[in-house]
Amino acid sequence: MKTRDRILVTSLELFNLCGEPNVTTIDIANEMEISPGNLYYHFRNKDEIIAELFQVFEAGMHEALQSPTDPGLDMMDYWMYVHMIFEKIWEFRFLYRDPVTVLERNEKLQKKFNRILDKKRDSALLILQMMQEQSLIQIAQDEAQRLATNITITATYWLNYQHIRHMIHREEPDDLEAGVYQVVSHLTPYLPDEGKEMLDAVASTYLDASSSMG
Amino acid sequence: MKTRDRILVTSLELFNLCGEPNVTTIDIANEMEISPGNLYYHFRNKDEIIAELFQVFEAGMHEALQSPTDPGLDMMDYWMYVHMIFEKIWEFRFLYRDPVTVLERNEKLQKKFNRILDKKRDSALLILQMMQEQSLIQIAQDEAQRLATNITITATYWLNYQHIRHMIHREEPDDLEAGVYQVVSHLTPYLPDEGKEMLDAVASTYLDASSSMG
DNA sequence: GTCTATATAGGGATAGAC
DNA sequence: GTCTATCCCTATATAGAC
Repeated sequence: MKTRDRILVTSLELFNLCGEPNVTTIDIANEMEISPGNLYYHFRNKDEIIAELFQVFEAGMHEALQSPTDPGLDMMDYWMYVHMIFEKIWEFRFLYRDPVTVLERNEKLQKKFNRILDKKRDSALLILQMMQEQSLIQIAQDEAQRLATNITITATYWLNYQHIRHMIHREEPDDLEAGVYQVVSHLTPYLPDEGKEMLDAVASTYLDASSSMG
Repeated sequence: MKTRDRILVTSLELFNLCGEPNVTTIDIANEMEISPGNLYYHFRNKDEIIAELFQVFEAGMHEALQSPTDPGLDMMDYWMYVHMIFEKIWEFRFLYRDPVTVLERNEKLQKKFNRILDKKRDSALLILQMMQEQSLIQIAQDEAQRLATNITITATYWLNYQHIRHMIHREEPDDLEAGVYQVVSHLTPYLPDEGKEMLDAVASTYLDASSSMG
């Protein structure tokens, strides 16, 4: 593996573990056992490393957010869809740990991050409309707008919330399934009884599976 | 006004305006037109200023969170209740702009902040139960738990979300009413039709009022 | 490509005069 | 209580040898 790529991988690891503001270029170099000078040969500065990591994140996230257009989707499909998004967030969770701090130094990142938020919300709305058309749920248009926003907020801040909740015990939470459930649970009041049962079934399958996997 | 208090007031202003990590003790001293040495005569360090500000916030927040126990409450009362909480968050919004960064240096703040999150969630749950008892809404116990969590997340991160959404235009949002509406909107699917109409009425009153006030 | 050495700058914090 | 002067430390970034 090329040094340049190793810098990116190591930076991502340390950023996720310690938080981007707490990781210096020296920390990255030390961790890799190269000199700081070497690191600066490959990247002009720390922001360039972040920008490049963000580009990888952005591509992956846009792919994950591709709306499921297939009309024959069931609850499990939606669950997996949200799960893929959470996996991508988890992979680059330093972006969601101190979003404002990371974004405020770089206008381009702000725009890109906002485009992702837009797309998240659009996808949520589209899914609601699809479910509406399938008569799976019943919801007014303006209510759907606000629901989509609430879903976006939960999907965006769940890890941050969990992080704060577990700060005292210093354990990394890693319970993506709980987050997925939390997001999907926004739909429960709109589902008919058989829909709720399906959701419960999917949820218990995944919550059990993930807890037994450790 | 005593210098010590002026330091607190000025710090809060600058923290809210620029974000706590971007404000140095020198900035605070300059803004007040005193010397840094003078500042350090009154406070051992920056963290002590933050801790003291947090104490004020904590007291105010716990007061605002006192659950409305009166059984004869209507939609407007709940709206105002959420509004008071948002006002308090707005007053100390630097805590919600970079929560992880601000909290991670100080274990006591972590505990206090988590106690506030607990109380937020407890209050949401209590209100749901009260509405349930008044037959205003119909909701299962475990569903109420997840709903209370979602409400807590929206109430906690709304300003952060808005901040990121408006970063590019550099305007401070200041639309608390939209946040209140967003939080209360979690209830809509559970309300009967007349409840939804009441909510719409309250919402339009307040959204108009706040937009005409500027 | 990689290293060592170093320049630079900024923020946190203290000492001691007034 | 307040000021000036200053120290220390850390992080970013560069220069130049190998």
